[in-house]
Amino acid sequence: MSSEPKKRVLIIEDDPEIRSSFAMIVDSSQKFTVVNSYGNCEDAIKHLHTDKPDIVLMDVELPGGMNGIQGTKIIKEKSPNSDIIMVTVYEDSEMVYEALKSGASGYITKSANYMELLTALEEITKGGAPMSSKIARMVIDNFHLNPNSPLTKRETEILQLIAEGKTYTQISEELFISKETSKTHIKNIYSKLQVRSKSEAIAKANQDKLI
Amino acid sequence: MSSEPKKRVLIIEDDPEIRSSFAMIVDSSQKFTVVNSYGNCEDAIKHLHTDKPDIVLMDVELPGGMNGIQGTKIIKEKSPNSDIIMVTVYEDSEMVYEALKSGASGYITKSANYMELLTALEEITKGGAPMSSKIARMVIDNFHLNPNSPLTKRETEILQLIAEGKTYTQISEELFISKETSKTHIKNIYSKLQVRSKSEAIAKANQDKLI
DNA sequence: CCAATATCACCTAATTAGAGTCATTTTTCG
DNA sequence: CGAAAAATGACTCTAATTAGGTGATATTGG
Repeated sequence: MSSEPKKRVLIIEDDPEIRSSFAMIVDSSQKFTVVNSYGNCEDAIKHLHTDKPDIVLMDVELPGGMNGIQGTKIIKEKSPNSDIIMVTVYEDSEMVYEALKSGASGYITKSANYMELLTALEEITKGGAPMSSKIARMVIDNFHLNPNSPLTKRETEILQLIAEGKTYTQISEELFISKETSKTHIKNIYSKLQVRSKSEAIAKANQDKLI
Repeated sequence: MSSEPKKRVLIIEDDPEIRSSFAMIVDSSQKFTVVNSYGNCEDAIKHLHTDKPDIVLMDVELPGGMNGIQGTKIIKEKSPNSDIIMVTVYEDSEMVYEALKSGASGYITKSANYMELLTALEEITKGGAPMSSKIARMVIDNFHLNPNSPLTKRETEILQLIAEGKTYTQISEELFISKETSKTHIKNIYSKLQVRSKSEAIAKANQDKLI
C-alpha cells in the first residue's frame, strides 16, 4: 500500500486563501500531494513539464489574459494525461458545457469542503467524473432529444442524413427513393423548421434537439 | 414527514426474478412504492395514465417489438414528468448515449444491490442523475473537444459559423472580412477535413469534435 | 527572421441546392 | 371504413455553392 506513489495535484486559483486551504486539504491525504500552486494559468503552463500533474484543480474565473477554460484547452494539449477538475462558484449551464468541452473531467464548487474535495480527487483517480447532482443532471439533460418534434419519422431520418453531410442524390440512393422525393421531404423540413438551407436545418436540429 | 406522499415507481423488466427483486427493494422503502410492473413496454404504455409513475425503472433489453430505448421515447412523450432510470447489463457507449438521448435521466446496472437501487431513486428524486463513475466519465468524455484539431483558430471560428447555418455573405459580414476571404478559408477547411460541402464539414467537425 | 496564418482578388465551369406547384399512393388513426 | 397525414414522384427556374486554379500582401508567432 505504501508503494503507491502519491498523485500529483496542481492548483490554479487566484484567491490565496482558497489556494492554501485546498493545498492543505490535498496534502493532508496519504494519496495526494500538491506539486505546485499558481495564481494564473500562464505561470502554471510554463512549469507544466516539471510539475507533471496527474490532476489539476482549475479555477474558472481567473485574472489576467487567460481564464480557466482557455487554460484547460492548453493544458490538455500539452499534457493530455492530466485530469482537470474545474472549480467554480457558478453552475451556469453554458459555462459548464464550455468547461467540459475544453477538456475538464470534473466540476466542483468552491464551497467544497474537506470530504467533497478529497472524494472528487478519489473519483477522478478511479476514472470517474466528479460533479454535483445538479451538474450531472444538466449534462444528462443536454443529451435529451425533444419528444415533441414537429417532424415525421421519415423527415427525421432524412434530417439525420443531411446532418451526416449527404447530398440529395446520396440520400435518395440510401433510402431507395427518387431524388425528387428527397427534395420534397427536405422542403417540408425547411418549412417546418423555418430554415432555408441544409446548414441552417442542422443548426436548428441541434438547437431544438431533433436529432 | 409522514405527509410526504410516496413516489410512484413503475418497473418494466422481462425477467420475473429481477422484477420481483427490484419491487421488493423499492417497496421496502418508506419513500417509494411500486405502482405496477410489466414484462414489456407495450403493456406499460397502455396503463401509463392510470399508473402515473414518478419514476420508471426501464430494462433496455426487452422482448417483443419495443426495446427500452424506443419505450423511453414514447413514455417521455406521454408522460414528460416521469423520470426514467435505465437498467441494463451493458455499459456500451453507443447504447448509453442512445438511452440518454431517448430521455433517460439515470443509468444503473442490473447488478445493482439494495443500497445502489435506493440511492439511485433518492438521487433522481432530488433532481440528480444517478449513474456509475464509468458512465459519468463516458458522458463527460463525449463533450471533450479534440485538442489536436488540424484547423487554425480562424478556421475553427468560421467552421463554427458554418455550423450555425451562416452563408458566405453572413460570415464575411460577421467577421468583417470579404466574401472572397471567407471562401478561401472554407476551401482550406474543406481541404484539411477532406470534405466537399458545408454539411459534410459540419458532420466531420462533430465526428472529430472540432467544434 | 522565417513559416504559418490571414487577408483579398479574379477566373471558368460544373454541380448542388432552393422555391414553387401539383399529383398519386400508402399508412395511420379515430 | 373514411378522412387525414405521410410518403412518394415530377416539372421548371433561379440562386448558391463547389472545384479548380493563380497570385499577392500583411501580420504574427516562435
